[in-house]
Amino acid sequence: MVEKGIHDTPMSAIAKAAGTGMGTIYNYFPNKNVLINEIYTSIKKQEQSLFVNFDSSKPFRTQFEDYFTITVTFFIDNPEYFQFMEQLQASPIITQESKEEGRKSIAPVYELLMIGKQQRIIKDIAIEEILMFIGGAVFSYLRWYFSQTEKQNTSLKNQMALVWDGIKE
Amino acid sequence: MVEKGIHDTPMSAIAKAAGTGMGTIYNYFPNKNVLINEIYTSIKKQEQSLFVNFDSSKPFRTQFEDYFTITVTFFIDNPEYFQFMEQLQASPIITQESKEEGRKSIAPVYELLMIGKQQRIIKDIAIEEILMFIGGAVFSYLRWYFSQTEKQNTSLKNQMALVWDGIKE
Amino acid sequence: MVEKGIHDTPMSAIAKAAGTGMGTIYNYFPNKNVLINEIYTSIKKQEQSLFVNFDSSKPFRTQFEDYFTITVTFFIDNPEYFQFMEQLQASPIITQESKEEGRKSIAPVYELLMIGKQQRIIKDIAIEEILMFIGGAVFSYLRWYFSQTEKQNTSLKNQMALVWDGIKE
Amino acid sequence: MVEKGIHDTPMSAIAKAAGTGMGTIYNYFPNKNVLINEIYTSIKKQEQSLFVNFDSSKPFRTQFEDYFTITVTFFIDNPEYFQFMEQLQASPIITQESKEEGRKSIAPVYELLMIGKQQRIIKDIAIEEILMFIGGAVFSYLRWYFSQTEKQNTSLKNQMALVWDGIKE
DNA sequence: CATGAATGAGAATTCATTCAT
DNA sequence: TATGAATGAATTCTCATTCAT
Repeated sequence: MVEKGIHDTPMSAIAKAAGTGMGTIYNYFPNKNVLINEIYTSIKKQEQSLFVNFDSSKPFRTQFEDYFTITVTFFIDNPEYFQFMEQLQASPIITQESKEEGRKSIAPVYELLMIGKQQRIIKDIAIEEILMFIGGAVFSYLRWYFSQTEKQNTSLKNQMALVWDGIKE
Repeated sequence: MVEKGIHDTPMSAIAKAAGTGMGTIYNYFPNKNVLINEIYTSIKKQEQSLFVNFDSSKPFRTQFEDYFTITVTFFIDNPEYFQFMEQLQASPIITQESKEEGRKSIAPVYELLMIGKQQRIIKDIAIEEILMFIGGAVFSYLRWYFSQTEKQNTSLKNQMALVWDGIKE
Repeated sequence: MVEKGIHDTPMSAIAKAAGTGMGTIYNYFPNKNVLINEIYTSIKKQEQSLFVNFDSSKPFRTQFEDYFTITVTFFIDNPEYFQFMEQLQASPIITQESKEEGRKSIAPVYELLMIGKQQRIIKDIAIEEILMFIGGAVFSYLRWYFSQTEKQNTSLKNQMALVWDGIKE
Repeated sequence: MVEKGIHDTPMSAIAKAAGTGMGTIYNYFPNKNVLINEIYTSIKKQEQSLFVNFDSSKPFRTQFEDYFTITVTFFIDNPEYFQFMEQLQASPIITQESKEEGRKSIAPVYELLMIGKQQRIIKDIAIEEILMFIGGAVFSYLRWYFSQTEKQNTSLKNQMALVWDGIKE
């Protein structure tokens, strides 16, 4: 689905890939756009679930790095999710509602950054802006990672350094 | 074209928006995908043209900030270009060739970063990786900028600080 | 379909005539040209099926006349087949493969003529040439037959005499 | 034009092949169908012109063979005319008027056959029918001739024998 | 519930024809 | 008069969606 682009993947192909019939999909999703939005929020929820038992007793930087690493690893382990997100992040197909919903996945990071700001560990910049920055860095890194023919994720440390040095006070 | 997504904008609508007939478009572009790729490379070329008479005598950091500012400004001035790029950057429609072509637009930045690395002004990380990081930051910022209802680009300085602190040695 | 010419009959009209939706046709034939080729070979196969239980114990001339009569009758009974074949016989739409396939329909006649030649009943001329001659005569006759306002197929005997006297030793 | 089929040859290609502009064609022919009909009648007229100074003092059979040979030779020398005629003979594009017009080209043959019938040299069959038969034989032969990879028109004699033996009393 | 063949609205594309130059 | 770029009606083809099984 994701290799040829969501738009160039007919429902028949999606059904086939899902090992089911087309009609079955329509028993669960009223139309293709809803399906896509559901996949979107589903991925976001999976992302979110990674942070549920997050240890807030750890040092701030460790928590930050954990978050970063976990997120990157999640998409490296699920490359098709990455491709999906890349294609749809900016797509008008994704409704405002889904985006809203998706934003929840980063609620823990939001919390974390709030604390970081309060404790003057990180810069005093609008959290939304920092979130965008971090999110952008995650995806930049993944983009770079997947563009490599010989995957070498040793550089994850580099990337985290880039981001950390950027946001830290 | 860009509001509803390239895919959901029929050629007839594109023609209309261009103030021409559908057939006329096909006199210049063999098909829709080629047209999209041409728009892509055309935007990239415009981006590139902004750096032609770049003053390499200025301090490194100034050059970096100039680059950053110019790019951001370019897309703020051409919001439809931003939307187009956002949607297509990761799309399978854009051919490897177009991407290759587009990469040329960042050649000057590549040069700049090379020097920065040699002079140990910036971190010793693969330039490709730094480029992705910077590119990601530019787009994160723009994403944030356009998501604001009341545009306030004072924060550009913040963003540049984020990126600079990230990459500097 | 056949009255206005295959080219001037849109798929929508074909679908309508077939009592089905356009999309359905595309579920069975990838495109219009393939559809046309399939109709072509299908007619050829029907033609072929007329000779399956051909009685080779009958005199040569009888067999020849049977073949001629059966073929002519087949097209008189299916005038739209005749029109179709007339239009497409020489069309570049019909692939070499379809022609090859279609040639099978005359295999029995080929056999018959071989024997006729061996037994010196018919002229010693390349069989391919004789086949063309006979085929041409069949279609000439049909052309003439359908051009008549008052159909009188008594003249079939005339036509067979023309051809027979032509090919006989 | 004739290789890909008249229908699949756009006016632009015709103009190019004619070494002129598209507009120019429309200065002489109101539309494509008229153009095709004009080409049709033009070929027919050229065919006709071959028989203008036909020597009616020669023996009947000689005249017949001359006619046959001249016609075949005409199309062998102008293979694109043959292809054109093959494709259009049965096409609904050719108007009744053009066909009427074209029939004039065979007027001399009609005359000849009349005489042949009167003198009981050829069979007492409707001349229209004999004409179709001869015409069919001419085209069958040409079809066969052009299908050969190594052209050998020695067999023209064979073909004429086929036809002559067919029609002679 | 599951299925996938049938469907037709809608999209991409073609090309005969026009008309400004 | 010659031209060919511009045009949009018409055509091919796709695919989301439905619904009979």
